[in-house]
Amino acid sequence: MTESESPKPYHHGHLREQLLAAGEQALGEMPVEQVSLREIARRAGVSHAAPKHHFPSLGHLLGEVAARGYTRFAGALAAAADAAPDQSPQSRLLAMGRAYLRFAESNAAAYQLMFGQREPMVMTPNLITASYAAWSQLLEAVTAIVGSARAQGAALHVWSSVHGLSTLKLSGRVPPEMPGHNLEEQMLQMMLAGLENQ
Amino acid sequence: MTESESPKPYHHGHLREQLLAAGEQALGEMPVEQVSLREIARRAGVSHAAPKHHFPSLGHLLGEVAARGYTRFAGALAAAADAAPDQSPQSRLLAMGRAYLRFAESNAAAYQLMFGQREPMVMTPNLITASYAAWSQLLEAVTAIVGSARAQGAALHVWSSVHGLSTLKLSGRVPPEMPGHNLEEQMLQMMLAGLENQ
DNA sequence: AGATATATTTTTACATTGTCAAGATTTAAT
DNA sequence: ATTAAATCTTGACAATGTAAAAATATATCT
Repeated sequence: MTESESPKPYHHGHLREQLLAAGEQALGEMPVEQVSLREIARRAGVSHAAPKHHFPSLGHLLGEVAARGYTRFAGALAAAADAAPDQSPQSRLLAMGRAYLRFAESNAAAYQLMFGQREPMVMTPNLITASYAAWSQLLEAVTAIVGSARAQGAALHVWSSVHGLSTLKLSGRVPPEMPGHNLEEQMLQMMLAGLENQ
Repeated sequence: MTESESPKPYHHGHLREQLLAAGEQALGEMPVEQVSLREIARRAGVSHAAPKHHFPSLGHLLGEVAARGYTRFAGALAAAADAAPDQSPQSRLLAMGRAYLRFAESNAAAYQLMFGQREPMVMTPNLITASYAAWSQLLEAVTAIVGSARAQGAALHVWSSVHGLSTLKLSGRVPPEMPGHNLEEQMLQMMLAGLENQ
């Protein structure tokens, strides 16, 4: 029972890690509903049943991939806020909003996995904590503007706005006659105005 | 039990209509991703390949079902606006917002089909016109508040808010410690405030 | 060390799914 | 009535996720 030296890799190496990487890679190259268990196994160079020992089901694998997505996501939001030109709470929140929209656009499949209803996805513990961390970040930024009493409702308002716009765009429901960038900025301003004038 | 029959033109009757009805029925009883072509055929009492002659693919069938969803949806919004206590533009818009949230909640699977990324869904002509009709309705309500110049951006703001909240709730991402009804009302108020103070 | 146990991967297999190609059968046309 | 067309069923195929059994590599123990 003496656990002596560092754990040596098994047959294939650290397959669990590679499966997660393959999942993220697949999300970058194909729509979310095409990211199947067998596709991920294929990319990792193993048989279609190999993941079974590391993830009890596809849903668990996707859950872990989504958790990683949330971590990247939270990092992007934090970086944007810290890089905001004027470091006022309003400026920081707007920066986060822009980063949010940019993330959803540049990581469409991952975003759809994280927020959509890809339906064999399991709410893994890692996923719960990672998504809660992202939410906390937004909550903090909003608290700096409206105070802690109204923070929850206000944060939900902010989140709904940017999430709603993101999903509408991703599903192609936004009439294309509206130029994208200007429109987003306009929406963020309304969102902020709603926060402050209520 | 098969005696007096009305004009039954074909083998089974008007199968196309029954398939659409079966699709809507299925959406009321199971999650959207379980609504398969074979499930719909089963409910209509025909073989799994029978739909082929009426719909070239599952995507087309789902598209038509979604179109019907949009028609019901637009009807609910219109009824709510016309039944608003105070018939001011603001009151009408708030009523529509509440109806929107209620529809998404009471018709979860249909809503997810209409707005989500159920991915073999085809943008059928009927679907395009029906969804555009719903959008026009919202646009009209918003125009009455902000004028036609800013209407498009404002309508997108409104839509994003209610759509974002709906999808967040449907995907179980709204922290449950917030009581639902009060929260929704709070969000609608912020949404309206953002419209007017910008 | 050699023997045995455990962990990992592959191979098969099965029930689903959507779509296609032939048949079969009912309705319409001539 | 015969023929043509439209409609439905049957059977097949390639995918999918999952499960069990077989194979293989690694770890543990004496």
